[in-house]
Amino acid sequence: MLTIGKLGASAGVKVPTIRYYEQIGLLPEAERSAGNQRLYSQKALERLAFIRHARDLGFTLEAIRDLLSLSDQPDQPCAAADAIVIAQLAEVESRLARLGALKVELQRILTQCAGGKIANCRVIEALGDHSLCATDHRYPDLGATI
Amino acid sequence: MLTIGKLGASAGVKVPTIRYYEQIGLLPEAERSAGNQRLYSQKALERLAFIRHARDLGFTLEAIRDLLSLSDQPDQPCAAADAIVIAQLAEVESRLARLGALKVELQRILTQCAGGKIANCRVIEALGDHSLCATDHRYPDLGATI
DNA sequence: CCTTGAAGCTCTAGTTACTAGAGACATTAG
DNA sequence: CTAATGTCTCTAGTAACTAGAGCTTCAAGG
Repeated sequence: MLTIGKLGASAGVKVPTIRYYEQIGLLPEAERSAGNQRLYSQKALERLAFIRHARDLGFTLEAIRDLLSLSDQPDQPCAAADAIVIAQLAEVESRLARLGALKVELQRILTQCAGGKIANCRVIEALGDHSLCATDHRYPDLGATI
Repeated sequence: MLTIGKLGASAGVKVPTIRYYEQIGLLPEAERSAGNQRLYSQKALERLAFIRHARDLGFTLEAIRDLLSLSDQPDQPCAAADAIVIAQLAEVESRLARLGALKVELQRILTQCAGGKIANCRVIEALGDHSLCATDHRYPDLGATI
């Protein structure tokens, strides 16, 4: 049995984060020692490692919740799990495209600057006037991760 | 003079967002009509368009606050403005690199799945075990935009 | 056995950049 | 004049944690 500190170190997750995951029901309530401290099994470590890895891959906690509940039902077809991963891949690809456009635009803005005073700074001007943009990088705002 | 609705429509910013910007001091307090409604000048529209554009480019409100205060001091050298844009470009590039790695990893996970049952699903397994990863995509967590 | 320092506990509140909703007042079109 | 739309203030909620206060428990050294 692991204390919360050991568990966190093993999985690469901070201690308050583990308590947070328990609070929102992503991890089951931990067993407690005589002195009321949380104790974790190897299975709990696997579950936490799964969460950590999925977070690293940019999945939301909500998606992870779904993946975890799927993994608890081994006889279900895995199309549902696939779908979640496919959606995440689409999200990542769309974010890549947007960021690529932003990069180009920021580079373009920077080349405008000859290093003078703010008064004739092309950087500020370029930021102010969208019509100076080479590309259209206006997108509906998506709440974003990574 | 524009009402808040017209201003929002012109700049592509929602009405509550404008009030929020005023509340946090990013926009100055607006003039009011006899009936206490906010009224905006053309200058206010320009300032809001600047904010909107910079947000589109992924700048934080804090960075935008700095850019705005710089643009109010026309005789300062524009190196400070450049630095903010350069930092943002670096941020975008780092995020691009990470997302690229994530994309590869997600694709790899998906190719593992033969479409069976969860019990022998490689997708769930690949998510659970980081050591199955081709690349190391563990990065310190950065609060992220776009 | 006792002490001390690290690790654990609960609870509240803060972060970013908004968004949603309630209930009241203002303005405008027909 | 009325009805519909717009605007007002205020509070609270979102995601995914993080920080801090004030307390208790544990493990190791003397």
